[in-house]
This record gives sequence, C-alpha cells and structure tokens, in this order.
Amino acid sequence: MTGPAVDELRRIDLNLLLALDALLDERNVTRAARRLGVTQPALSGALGRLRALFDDPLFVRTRHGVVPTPRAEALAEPLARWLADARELVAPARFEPAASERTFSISANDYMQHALLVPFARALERRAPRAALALWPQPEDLAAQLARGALDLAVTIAEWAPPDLPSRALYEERYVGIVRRGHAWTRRRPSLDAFCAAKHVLVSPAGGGLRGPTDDALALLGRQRRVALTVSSFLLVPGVVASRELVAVVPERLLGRQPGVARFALPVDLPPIRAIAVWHPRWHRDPAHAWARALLAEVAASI
DNA sequence: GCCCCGGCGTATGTAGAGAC
DNA sequence: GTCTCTACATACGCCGGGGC
Repeated sequence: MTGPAVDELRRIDLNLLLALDALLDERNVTRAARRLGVTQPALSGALGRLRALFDDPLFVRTRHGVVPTPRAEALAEPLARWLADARELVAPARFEPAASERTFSISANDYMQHALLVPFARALERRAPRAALALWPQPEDLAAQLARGALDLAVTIAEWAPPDLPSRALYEERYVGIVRRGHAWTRRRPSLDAFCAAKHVLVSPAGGGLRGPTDDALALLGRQRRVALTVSSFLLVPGVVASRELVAVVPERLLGRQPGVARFALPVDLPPIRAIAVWHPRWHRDPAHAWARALLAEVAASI
C-alpha cells in the first residue's frame, strides 16, 4: 500500500474509531465517554474530529442523547468488523498444529535424519497432519541459511554448531566400532596397535575429509589410524563393512539390526555424540517454531 | 533545549424538554 | 413564561510527544 491510501490511513486515529464504536453502542456522549474512561468534553472533541474525518455530522442531538445519521449507521457493521480484526491482530500469536499448513525445513546429516527426523516426521504427521516437513542435507553455510530463513532448524552436534545461535540439547549417544559379522574383533577387543593398523572407513559428508572424532582421540595418544575409504553417507557404512575387511566407528544407533555387521569394543575412549538443534534468534518466540522444537525434543527423548 | 501541535480536563455556554 | 434538569459544545490552559 502506498501514496494516497497510506495518507488516508495516517489520518485515522484508532481512538477515534473506538469512540465511534462506543457512541454507536451507547447513543449518549456522556455514557460513551464514561465507558471509554474520558470526560464528556473529551469525547465531544473526538466526535468533532470524527465529523471532520467522515465529513458528516454522524450524530444529531435529541432530548435523551444522540441518534446516528445514516452515514454513521452505515459505518457500524464495517467498523465492528475492523475492530474485531484489529483485536485479533494484536492478540498474542497462537499456533494450531491441527490446522497448520506450515512447512518445517530442517537440515541434518543422513544419519541424524534416519535416527531422529524419520521418527519426528511420524510424530509431526500425527500432531499436525496438514503440515509438511522438508529435510535438507547439512549445508556448509549453515548460519547463513538459518539467517535467511531457508532453514527453520538444523540438527547437528554441539562441536559443529555455528557459535552464538540459540540451541537445545536433543540426545547423547556413544560411538561403537563395527566389522563384518564373524570377525575376530567381535569376540575379543582389538589392541590399539591392531585398531590403528586396520583399514578404516570414514564418513565425510562434505566428501574427501580424512579426519573425524576417532582421529582426534588417537592424536591425543600420539597415534594415527589408516583411513582406506571415505564415504559421504553414514548409511553406506554397514553395507561397505559387511562385504570387505574394513572397520568403522559409527554412532551406536546406526548399527540397529544391520545384517552382516557386528559391533566390537573400541580400544580408545571417544567423547559421546551430543546432538543439538540450532536455530536463528528471530524464530525464538515464534509459536510454530517453538512447538516444533518441543516436539523434536520429545521425539529425541523417546528414541 | 526550544517550539509546535494535538489531546485532555475544567469551567462554562447553549439547547431542548418537562414541571410549575 | 420561567425555572430546572439533562446533555452536548466550546474556550482555555496544561501536558506530552515529535521535529528541529
């Protein structure tokens, strides 16, 4: 809206419309003034401004008060509608999951999508059947995507989250080692030497990276492992390990009931995975966003 | 900090109707 | 015709917000 239309609206004082509403209801300036908490002359002044605004007397005096002119009568219904809309506009924002058609865009790596966001999608379908969920891979410019509103939330681990963004802890889990079923390590924990000498599969979502949390933990001990293969997806790891003489270190939940692979005890201590949700501050008080965050935390607590 | 403007309250004026 | 009551309008001063 621009130009003359905006100028017209600028001339309208909401208090004048409230005065008109009270006058239409009470048909008495003194009682309408009392209802609005102002004095009679103040409301009389407001009536004068209303008359100038609408270029109509609006009310004429009678023995027992005032009666509206046809112009004022005609204003009654649209005014009531406008005031109801205005009250709705300033009422506290609400979110109705059952009626919402909002699309929630969430990024996460493929493993977290599998472990957390697939159950979240089921919960969302139950609670907000008309809403939609868009899952995205973790972008390199995560903070920028959140700031632009391209993403509502990102599920990531605390160490990788952009600094200074609001976040909420979701779940913790530990790393486990996996090898092909029947491998000697499934019966006896490997030595650190054997572990470092084995051929490892490393997940590098961005592709090409040759370091992970396992390498950092080994580096603290002055050791190094042999990475023979990198893949871009956690979900590829069990299949790769099941068919070759490779070992991998993966989040515990990834193992599940994967055929052909079995876990083994790691000879090195790794810090737990702390999964968190992060978002941009501008969404912090958005009712729909807060509802989705709470649902995500609820699902995370149940997996 | 000063000035202007708009809105409000107090005091008062005005108009209409009823009682006598 | 005059007084009284009720209700709205007007004059004036004060105050707060906005612009410079």
